[in-house]
Amino acid sequence: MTKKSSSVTIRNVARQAGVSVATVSRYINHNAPVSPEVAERLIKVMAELNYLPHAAARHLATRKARVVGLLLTNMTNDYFAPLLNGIESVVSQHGYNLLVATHRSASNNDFQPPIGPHNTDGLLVFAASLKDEQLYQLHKKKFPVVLIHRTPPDDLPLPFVTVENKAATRAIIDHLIEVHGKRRIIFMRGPIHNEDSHWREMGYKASLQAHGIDYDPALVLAGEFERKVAQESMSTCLSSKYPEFDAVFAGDDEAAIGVFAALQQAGRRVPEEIAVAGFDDQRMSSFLNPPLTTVRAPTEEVGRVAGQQLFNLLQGLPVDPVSLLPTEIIIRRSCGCNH
Amino acid sequence: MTKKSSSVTIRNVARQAGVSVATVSRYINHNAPVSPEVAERLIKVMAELNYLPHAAARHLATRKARVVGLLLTNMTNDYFAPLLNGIESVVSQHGYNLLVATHRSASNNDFQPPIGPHNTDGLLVFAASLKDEQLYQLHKKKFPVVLIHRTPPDDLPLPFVTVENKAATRAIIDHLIEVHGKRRIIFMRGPIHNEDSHWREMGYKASLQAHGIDYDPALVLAGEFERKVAQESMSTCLSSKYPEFDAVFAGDDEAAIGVFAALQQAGRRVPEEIAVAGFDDQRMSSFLNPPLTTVRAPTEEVGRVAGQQLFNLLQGLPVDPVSLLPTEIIIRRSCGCNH
DNA sequence: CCGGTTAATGTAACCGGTTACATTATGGCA
DNA sequence: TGCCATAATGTAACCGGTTACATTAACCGG
Repeated sequence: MTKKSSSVTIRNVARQAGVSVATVSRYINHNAPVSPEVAERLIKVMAELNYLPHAAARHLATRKARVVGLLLTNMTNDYFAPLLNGIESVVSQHGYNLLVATHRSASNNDFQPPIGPHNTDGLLVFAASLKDEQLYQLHKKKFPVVLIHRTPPDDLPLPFVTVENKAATRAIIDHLIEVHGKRRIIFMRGPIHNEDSHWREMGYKASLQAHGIDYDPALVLAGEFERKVAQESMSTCLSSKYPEFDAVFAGDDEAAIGVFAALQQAGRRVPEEIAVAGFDDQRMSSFLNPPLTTVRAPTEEVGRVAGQQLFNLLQGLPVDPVSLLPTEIIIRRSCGCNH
Repeated sequence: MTKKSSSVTIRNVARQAGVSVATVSRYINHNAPVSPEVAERLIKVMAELNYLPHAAARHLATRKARVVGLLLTNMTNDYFAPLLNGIESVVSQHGYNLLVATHRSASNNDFQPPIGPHNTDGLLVFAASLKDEQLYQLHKKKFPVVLIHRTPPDDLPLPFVTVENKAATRAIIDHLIEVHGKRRIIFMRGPIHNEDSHWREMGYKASLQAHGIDYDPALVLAGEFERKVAQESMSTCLSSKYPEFDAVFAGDDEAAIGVFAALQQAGRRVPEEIAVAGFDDQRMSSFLNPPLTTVRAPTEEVGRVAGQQLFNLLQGLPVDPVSLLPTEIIIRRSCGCNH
């Protein structure tokens, strides 16, 4: 009965093949010539023993984990399937692995995030999954970080990738006002301090102002980019007399679903009575009832670009400090159009 | 100019605090008593130096990676957002990290999957992301594996978690036949060898047989559980005279969307002319136009249960060899009902 | 035939933790 | 007072790779 671990190591392979561990290592990494006979013996022995180099040992010796991390706040939004897909595709292309973790930056101050320099070579940080101070610390260590849907705090030259929010939102509000004659348009906010939400609100305000419509704080509701929250906000709003409104920009598609649900439950018709618009153009948005007028955000592309930037960073290649991916408004029926 | 790596190690901490590395290690892992004064000094020093134990070194020494892997074939289906969410929640609860990788078992035979014993403590294997032989190899090494939406090959006692497919599909086909008088029902298959698809087809056939309807191979189409594929299959089917049909069970909700699109494009009305049903009950399915009649699969719960089983395995706790989560049919409008 | 270059390989230190074992200090009890 | 159990800590080997440096063999031109 062998007490030894059942895992086969490079030394087993070396002994079995009658060479030194250095030779085996060199063969595996193809970073120094190995004689053909030895190579042949090695492939055979490695296959027989079913040898796989131990990732941690390698990581320790080379100081490369061959792993990148993705930090996000949660995964309850369908938005994340395409994002992950985009990221994963470039990560695997580079022969790396992807470590996924959720972390609320709001939680106990100095609670360390579960992924970082100790277990990855670089980090993709989504929105508010890390707080500024933690970003500063990572940067101080020269740790590669790319931000997604978030800009770096002052003086931190971290590359980030996000989508154009303000102009698209402005365009969609313009549409509601100009084409459909709406004047009382609800704006649903995302999570507090969410930058996308911020710029969408800027677009909203810009449009109102351009049309001489007063900004009414009563028309701003909490949607949180979550279906449930949006539904409740909408419901409580509906059950009170004031404010009256004739349209709602839901913040994102997910919240738009919640708005649909609340409106439907209250017997208000979309778009005849209330126009609704979202943001993201999720995969199913064109099949909703009614089809959702929204803004198309290239989510999978965001993932790919972010991944690509991170690998540029890792390889010392030039990096785009800002990747602002274009969006376009998608007019369907929920605004009252008949596309 | 220090050539040394910028990372701070346990030896730095030890020196700075005037103790040995063993003491630091013991404090970190709370596995042996440390005097209060030393503890106090350590927390201070560790905070000052911003010390984080190197995961690989730990992994190497303890032979525990504190990482579990999730292997899947792709992430192009919205189905995966809730699945990942369920898995991630239990993984992080246990203080572990999640490594996500895609891998087509169809690809070059002996091409090693990117995650396994060398970089994780256990694996969640989704559907056909690994082939039987690779499962045998993992099992030979006593490596913890839990299957998701897949049963183990013969004689392999791997725990698996999936959902009830056959009875639910049978119930929904029964419904189409009995309530809506459909007789020519298309069945869309998922990917080849997909077990869910297999059992759904069994349910389909069982229902037909029970109602004395002949099984017509011309009525089974390829849907692949992918929207695009389903749409094309449906379209080509529509453009040819034969077969006639009055309903389609799309295989899953994703494919149902494709069916909706094809039908709509061809000017066929759902459900007046053609009834449609799906499977999964994705988050948006109730908001489709028309709301989709489908089967609710507890996807997030599948993720949680699978994760839980894997941790039971890791901790030597008893494991349920099979977790068959219940499903229920959700009648909405796409079948012709008026809910 | 010899000094020097190059190809192929071996030896052993090192990466940063953990932990078996050894050591020292302290308090209890006969 | 002396002996032993126990608490707190230190030393060094070890986990499984990589790689600087050393070594040997082969080959080449003069």
